[in-house]
Amino acid sequence: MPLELSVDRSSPVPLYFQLSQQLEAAIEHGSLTPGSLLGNEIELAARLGLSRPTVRQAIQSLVDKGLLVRRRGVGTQVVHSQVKRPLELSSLFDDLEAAGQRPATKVLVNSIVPASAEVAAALGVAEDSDVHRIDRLRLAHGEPMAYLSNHLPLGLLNLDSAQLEATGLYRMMRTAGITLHSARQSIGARGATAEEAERLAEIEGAPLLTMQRTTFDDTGRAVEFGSHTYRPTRYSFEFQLLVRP
Amino acid sequence: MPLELSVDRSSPVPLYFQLSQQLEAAIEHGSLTPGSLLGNEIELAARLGLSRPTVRQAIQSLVDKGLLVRRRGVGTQVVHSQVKRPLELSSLFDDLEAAGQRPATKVLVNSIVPASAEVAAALGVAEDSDVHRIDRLRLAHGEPMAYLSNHLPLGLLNLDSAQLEATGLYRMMRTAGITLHSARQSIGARGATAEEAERLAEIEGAPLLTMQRTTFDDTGRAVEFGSHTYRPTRYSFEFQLLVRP
DNA sequence: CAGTGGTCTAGACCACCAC
DNA sequence: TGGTGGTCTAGACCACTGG
Repeated sequence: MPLELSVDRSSPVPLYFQLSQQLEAAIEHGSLTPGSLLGNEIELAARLGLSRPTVRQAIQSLVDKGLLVRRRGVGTQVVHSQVKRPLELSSLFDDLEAAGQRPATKVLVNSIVPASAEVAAALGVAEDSDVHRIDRLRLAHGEPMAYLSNHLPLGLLNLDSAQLEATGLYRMMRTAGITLHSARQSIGARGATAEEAERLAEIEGAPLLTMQRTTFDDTGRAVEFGSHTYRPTRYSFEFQLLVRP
Repeated sequence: MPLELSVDRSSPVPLYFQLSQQLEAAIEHGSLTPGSLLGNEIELAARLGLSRPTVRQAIQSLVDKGLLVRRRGVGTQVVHSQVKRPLELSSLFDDLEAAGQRPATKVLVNSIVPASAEVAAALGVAEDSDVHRIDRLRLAHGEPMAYLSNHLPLGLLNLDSAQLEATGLYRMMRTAGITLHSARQSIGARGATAEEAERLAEIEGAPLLTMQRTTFDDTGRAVEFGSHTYRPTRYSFEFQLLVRP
């Protein structure tokens, strides 16, 4: 049995997108088993009443996601291994929520401060000019998990503490109409200072996982600089990445 | 002055690829400055004697790389910020070489061992079945930087110690015709055990950066499982990531 | 050899944005 | 309202893979 596929031409959803969604659902659901051939593009196009380029566009989007592999002279196959998350720019909040960890946030600092040299360089503003500073403690199951320190340019966002505790910073930025484009990250480790240890209920010198991240919108503006520390017994960075062909 | 663009129809290189390379070079070189408009697709196609879909394909590949941004009703712009490396599946060897660090490698273990439960699960083989084990110490400027422990299925690769010291494992796999597809990574931190401390010239309990990675080829086979420790004063993970639109 | 994906064309209509 | 990218069509030829 080939597979149930159909498109709705009266829908405002692009045809290639309708098709790619159905294919992705079929893969997720198991109707399309790993390693199985997808059938050639011409026949697929004819069956759906679409042109070949449209079908190709649908297939290409899934190839880009790593779900399909194309081989010349062979066909298009469903990838065997379990591809799930191609490393998104996700907030820790979303990650925890998805893992069912019931995240809690305490906003410890929410004020306007002069930019340090490091912050100024990251955000592309003048040193000592005013920027927002947000420090948050993230807890899971009542235990401290991470200390998040963020700096943002002024006038970009309404930074309400209550809202920051109810949702993630990234979600707030997206809601405010900011189009996130890229981020530069650095992940490292170091021993906890006395201050860091106290915040995270660790002892001085305990290994901590650290991340620094500068996020840019699609105009190239830096919209956020974060300097975070994580308890490595409670958190690690897990992600999947695809090889660029 | 608009920009010098031309394609060679007698070349076996695809036209869209020729164009995207020229555009990328122009961005890199500074002929196309950040924020500048690219000119509309129709006119660009006419100027080059190409069809619009071909020009779109060239532009799209650079949008996927994060170098360009398209806006409906506005045009295609060069991204402001510095986008460089979209997180490749690069080997530590290549990273160091690119940074001019003259990496050196000592192969400490190169043998066949029975798979532990963890290794067996990662590689998808039976527990206690034979697998390759490669342990390497990576040095930069004569100082230990990382201890790399890898497990590979048998019969995949000819694992010559001399070659392993002269180049990276990933480069050897690519040379052997293995098409890398995706990898699952986990980055964390912990205190060094006595053994780890000795290997890396640290003291027991010193913070270490850790990474575990399973790499898959395009048929879904696991081709490598690595369990690595890094001295955080000498190495951190730096990368750029793009937001999927 | 037959079949597949890879590339390319010359049009077309629509949705969105700035003015 | 004019210009932009977003989508779509119905073909075509080529390069590579497998038997």
